[in-house]
Amino acid sequence: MTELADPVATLRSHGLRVTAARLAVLDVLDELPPHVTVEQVEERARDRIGALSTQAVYDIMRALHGAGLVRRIEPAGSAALFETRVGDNHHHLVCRDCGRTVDVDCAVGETPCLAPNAAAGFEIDEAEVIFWGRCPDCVKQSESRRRA
Amino acid sequence: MTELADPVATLRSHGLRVTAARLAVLDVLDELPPHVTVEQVEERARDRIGALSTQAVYDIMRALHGAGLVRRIEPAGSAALFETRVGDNHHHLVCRDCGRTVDVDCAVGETPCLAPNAAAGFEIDEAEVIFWGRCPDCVKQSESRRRA
DNA sequence: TCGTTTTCTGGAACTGTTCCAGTTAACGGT
DNA sequence: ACCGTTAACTGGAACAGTTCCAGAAAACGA
Repeated sequence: MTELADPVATLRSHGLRVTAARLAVLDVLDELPPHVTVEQVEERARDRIGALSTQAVYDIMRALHGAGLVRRIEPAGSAALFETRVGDNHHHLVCRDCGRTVDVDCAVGETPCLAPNAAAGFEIDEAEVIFWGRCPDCVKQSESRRRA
Repeated sequence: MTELADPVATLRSHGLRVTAARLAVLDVLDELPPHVTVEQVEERARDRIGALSTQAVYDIMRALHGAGLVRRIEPAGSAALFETRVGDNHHHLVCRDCGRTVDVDCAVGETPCLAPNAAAGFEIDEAEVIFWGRCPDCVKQSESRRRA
């Protein structure tokens, strides 16, 4: 939605070139459900601009992700999913049977492990938490590299 | 370690047949680092019993997982990792640079999103939380199926 | 010990993703 | 408005991880 307001400006302000393919992808991200695969984006975006390679979509999603315009998640056993809701620290609820994915807000102040704020009717059986960052060694390495 | 005590009994008590391949895998899981890929297990287990197909290892890991003897995680961008620490609800810390994976205890009562109990020197930049379960529709379906 | 059932083998297949070389298009400077 | 540089897109090959398949081998209960 924020993107739709002025997609061209959005791309520019993030240092990305403005191309038909990228505009189509932004547009499509806005009208599809909040969690989409490369394949879904590709299909819909191609409808719009006639031709579009799979590779282009991968490139574009990577560019958008790098620019912080989309978030990427990769639930076990599924292809990567992209969402435009970025900047907040929300989490996800995935159905083991049908794969349906919904957002849940961060359960601040609660025990994180079993009680998301609003379970949305899901029967939760596992809370999987992965903290991403850099290990002490890699931190140290990049520091010494910077100093050199 | 629990497994090593009597691997044969462990397999039996979980309804799994006792085979050389499975014993080798259990053994190997005990001596390798706590998070291992299929490939690592395969290589080491084959050393032990001479021959072992990749497929067998996939089957075995699936069987062990199904029996609750191993847990399976699949951090984005990496192959599936298996660990023998099961039954508790611990989480993981993954280095974006080198992929090093370490366990962290569940941050009960804390805000889950940015502060695991012991960050082990990691510089954390994202807390990824996925709640697994079944969505309302799938719950309903299996209920009506059961009733039928 | 035998028959049934599960597991293992080897090979093919598949999905999601990336790599590569070459072409096309966007943007900044004139 | 045009041109050169740089980034993006195309098409095709390659790749990793995983699964599928049919047949051979091994485990277990009778």
